[in-house]
Amino acid sequence: MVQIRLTNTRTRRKEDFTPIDPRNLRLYLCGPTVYDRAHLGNARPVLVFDVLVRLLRHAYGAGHVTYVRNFTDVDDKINARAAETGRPIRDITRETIGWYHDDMDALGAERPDHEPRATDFIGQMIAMIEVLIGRGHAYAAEGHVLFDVRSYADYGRLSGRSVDDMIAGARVEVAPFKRDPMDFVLWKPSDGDQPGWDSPWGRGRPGWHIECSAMSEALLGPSFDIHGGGIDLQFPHHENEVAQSCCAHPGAGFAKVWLHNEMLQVEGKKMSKSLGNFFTVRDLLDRPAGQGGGVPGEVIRLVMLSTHYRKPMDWTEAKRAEAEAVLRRWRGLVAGIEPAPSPAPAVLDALCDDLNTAGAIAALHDLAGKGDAAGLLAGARMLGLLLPGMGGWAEAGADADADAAGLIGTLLAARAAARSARDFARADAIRDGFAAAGVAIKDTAGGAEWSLQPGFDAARLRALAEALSGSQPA
RNA sequence: GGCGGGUUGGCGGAGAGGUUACGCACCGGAUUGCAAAUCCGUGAAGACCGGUUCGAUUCCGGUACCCGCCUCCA
Repeated sequence: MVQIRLTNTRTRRKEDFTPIDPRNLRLYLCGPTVYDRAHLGNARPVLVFDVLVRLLRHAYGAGHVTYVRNFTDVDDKINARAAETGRPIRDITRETIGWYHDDMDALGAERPDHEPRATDFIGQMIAMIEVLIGRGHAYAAEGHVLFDVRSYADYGRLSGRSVDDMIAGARVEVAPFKRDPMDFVLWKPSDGDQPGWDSPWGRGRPGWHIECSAMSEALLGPSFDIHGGGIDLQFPHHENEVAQSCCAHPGAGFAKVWLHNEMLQVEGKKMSKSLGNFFTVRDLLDRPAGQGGGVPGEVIRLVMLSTHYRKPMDWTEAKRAEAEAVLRRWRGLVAGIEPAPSPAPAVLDALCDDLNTAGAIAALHDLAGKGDAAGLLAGARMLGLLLPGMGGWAEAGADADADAAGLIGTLLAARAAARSARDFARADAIRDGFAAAGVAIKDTAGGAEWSLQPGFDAARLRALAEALSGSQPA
């Protein structure tokens, strides 16, 4: 096993990764605010971390890694959703968490060891805010508690900004109770119909940033190994987490390594609702046949991992098609094969080099080309690909009901008969009919094999069978 | 305006200061009744301008274009 190297946002360098405690590696990933389905961009950090955790478990032992990913279940977006729909907040967040699990499971992402919900850690947040006030890093004003950025000399270091530059570029009006325009909210007052908790500053709710500081501390301690998230969270969210946690626990250091993934783009732009290029993981998984059909989670995963996490990546239909073809071929190669005892060094080397998943995939192609099915399988599983239970989509009769399967069998027999009778016009007509209906035929030494294509149309298959029975050969 | 990311062959996408990335597509060959699938093989790159170097796509400087972030907003 080679040295794992990771690009640390904190130092802007690729550096050797050394765990604080090799018997207990601790990771934290910022999870979703649960008011709606996860969009495709949300899946990127989840998959990056999933591969990272698989790699760390391989390197340090499955039992020696603790992976935490939170749910933000108190947020104004959730309140707004509740007001729009008239539904209780608890119902909305419970349902959304269920969706999130379903969707990430479908991508083959393992569940974290802990999935804390912010509302279960309000006490810890209040305690942390009290510590910050006690140390002179925060102040109460008009029912709010604000973090005093001027009290923390390193504020702006993670994101590479200076407080003065940020103020110079500020365009928005500043709340009058702030000492400094950059001060951010730790606690804010709630009115009657907003979710709120009693606190020394009155009934209120936490600011977004304090949630992650409190939950990571509660589950991982004041210092831990790796903290991740999308690059869009670097500022202000992660900068503020650093300020809160480092000021509450001077000397602890908080996260040793910060990992940030670049944005997922669609048509060259960051995915967003206002641009209309927004779609969810579920939209893709359940896409109707007319729009190209559902995209298997495994295919989404391969597309995501085919670009290095620190580069912007475009989701395109062409990539989907290529990934699907590759996985079909690989699935065929490894059918009935046991994985090699350990992933090939080329795969591990690539992953150890700052999680070079694209390089690891190239190594998998290499193994496939050499016919090393056991090696391919072991390597692919390191990336969370070709997992057992995720390949149903690629099996011959995956989406076919018994009727369709029977019909295809009958038609294939008819074609075989026509071929042996050297009636190639009839045999080719059947083949063309299969193609038109979305059934792919492979002639092998052991007979014809078939599989359904994304645009499969059972009605056209029935029409083919009827047309054929009306023209039985003499 | 500040900070950050990107620009590689037809498309996608990596590593490395000098030797084939890899995949898809294309083209040639094998195979096939003809195809598909499969196998073998060829070709194809490094935004622009300078600099360093025996040698740069890889290092340094600059330019262009694209993209992201920039006070909780009650």
